[in-house]
Amino acid sequence: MAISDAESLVMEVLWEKNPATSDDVVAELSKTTDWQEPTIKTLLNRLLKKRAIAAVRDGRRYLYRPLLKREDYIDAASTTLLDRLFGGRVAPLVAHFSERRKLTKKDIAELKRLIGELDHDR
Amino acid sequence: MAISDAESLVMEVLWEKNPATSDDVVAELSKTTDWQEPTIKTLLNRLLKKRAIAAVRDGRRYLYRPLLKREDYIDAASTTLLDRLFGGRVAPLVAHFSERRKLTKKDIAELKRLIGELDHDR
DNA sequence: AATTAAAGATTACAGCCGTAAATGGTGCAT
DNA sequence: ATGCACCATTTACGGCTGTAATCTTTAATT
Repeated sequence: MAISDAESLVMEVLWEKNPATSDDVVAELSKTTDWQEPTIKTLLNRLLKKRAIAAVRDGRRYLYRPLLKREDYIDAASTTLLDRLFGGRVAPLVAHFSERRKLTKKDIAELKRLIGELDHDR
Repeated sequence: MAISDAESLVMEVLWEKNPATSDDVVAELSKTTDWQEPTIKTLLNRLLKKRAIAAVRDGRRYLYRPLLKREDYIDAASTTLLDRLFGGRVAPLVAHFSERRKLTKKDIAELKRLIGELDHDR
């Protein structure tokens, strides 16, 4: 089952702080959203149901941990996007951003380094 | 308003064949989906409501055309993804795919060429 | 002119999503 | 042991999505 946008913000918190109580998550998300506490509880429960996170009781509260790894999540999400929009390959996406002048100097330097390394690896 | 996944498949058809009748769209999507005709009509109507496409009467039928440009659509979609998952920059995404060994030889060659060109441009 | 066929428009409906209120259970303080 | 806080669980609800059936309009055919 897919992680929704709102749910993914909760995942981000848990990827940062693992484990976390619901209060931790609420505190963190209050910085960036206007969500009420019950909203965040709902999202935690939906993530539990989807088995994206786990909870173990700790006294009267729960400690939540991510089960889904961030790496796997971003891999799935970006692969889906590439498949749908760029024939499943990375280069056309980079070309698109290049045409749109959306490559920063930093990007270009980093890409150059990456490509260089790849040549060594074989 | 956002274009949904199913709607985006209809857009793809119209980006290919512009203008197209609903029959054209149905014929094309029948190759790749199991959607019934009414389903596709619904999607066309939702896209009209969202002003992503336009329709002009042609006798007893309509000719549909995209209003939203594919370039703009993929730009919005991929920018959203990059913002959410890679700090808004391209290089980290490429790095991710590189680590996951998901760069094809073709990708690497193309990236190399792209980077080279960028160096010339300035 | 009346009927039929074809296309479009309207209605449907369950599931997910964003957002949250209301209710229920349990450990802590008295 | 009892009530109180606190945290979790359940319920809610409107909107969007995927999927489609049904109704309506209109052009073509007899």
